[in-house]
Amino acid sequence: MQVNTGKIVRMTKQRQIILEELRKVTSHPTADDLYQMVRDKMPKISLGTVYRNLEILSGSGVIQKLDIGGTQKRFDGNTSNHPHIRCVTCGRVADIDVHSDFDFIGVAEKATDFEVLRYRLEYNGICSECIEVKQAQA
Amino acid sequence: MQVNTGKIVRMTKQRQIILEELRKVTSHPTADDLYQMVRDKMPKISLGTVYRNLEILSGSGVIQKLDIGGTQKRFDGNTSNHPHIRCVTCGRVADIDVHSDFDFIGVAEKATDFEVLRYRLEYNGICSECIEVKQAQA
DNA sequence: TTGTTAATGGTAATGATTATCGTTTTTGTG
DNA sequence: CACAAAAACGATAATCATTACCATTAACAA
Repeated sequence: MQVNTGKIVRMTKQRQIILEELRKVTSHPTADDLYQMVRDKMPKISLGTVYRNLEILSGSGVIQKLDIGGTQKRFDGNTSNHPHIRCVTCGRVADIDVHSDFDFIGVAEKATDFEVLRYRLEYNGICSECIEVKQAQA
Repeated sequence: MQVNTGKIVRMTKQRQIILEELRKVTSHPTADDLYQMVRDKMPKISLGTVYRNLEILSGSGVIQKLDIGGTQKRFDGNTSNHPHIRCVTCGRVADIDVHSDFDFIGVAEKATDFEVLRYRLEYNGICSECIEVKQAQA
């Protein structure tokens, strides 16, 4: 874990391409997914550079780091707070268009002595591809 | 990751004590926390045994494995689906008594081609202890 | 152009978790 | 109760995601 201590942030080619590639997709890639994607454009980039930049970009709010189960973190170029659904079989993560006018933060403020910062709504399920595979096996 | 393949489950002393200790607390301990707790009663237990049993117990629905951010998984003797709040400063996890009559599963079913299995509502915030520390520093 | 220093690539280290394996326990059955 | 089958154990090695280190490169303000 590292924190932005206020030093100047430079826009490097590596950072630019990582951000570009992440913004191209809606697949919520892992650091390693992004590494593979970026290597097509920049074969000598290091995996450490990908991790370092994802950390800086998410730390400064330009992208979002998702912590939605599984062993790897995932990244989202969409910085809005929106729910996801994760396939318990293959790990695929998709956006899911669920919204409620329920005041999640307000209600939580009243229910705890924590200072409430944010909330996350996350689903688990089985994606259509994995349902098909399951049916083919049966 | 391992899956219960239907072999007979035995109740060992180790498994019993791990379950007992977990049920005693509401602190959502990590595997290592539990290891420390159980060692007071059973000094020779192995960390691997703790992990193995937490996997078996959560796999069979006796306890709950929580995946709510941070580097370590946490465990909960309360198997109901209830929201948590996690301190972004110290990592402490507490239950938070937020409930809504919103039909999370039903609405999600309509919004995706996934088979929806479950949902989780998770909060982040700063716990009262960490707020105090912060104020003492200011 | 140049000096400062953030960032890089390559690689080693860390930390959580899982796997392996020889030995010990549990437990159903005679 | 004795006993065999196999589940589970303790010890330890291996794995995997992520982070740290460090000598070199490259942004970029003056």
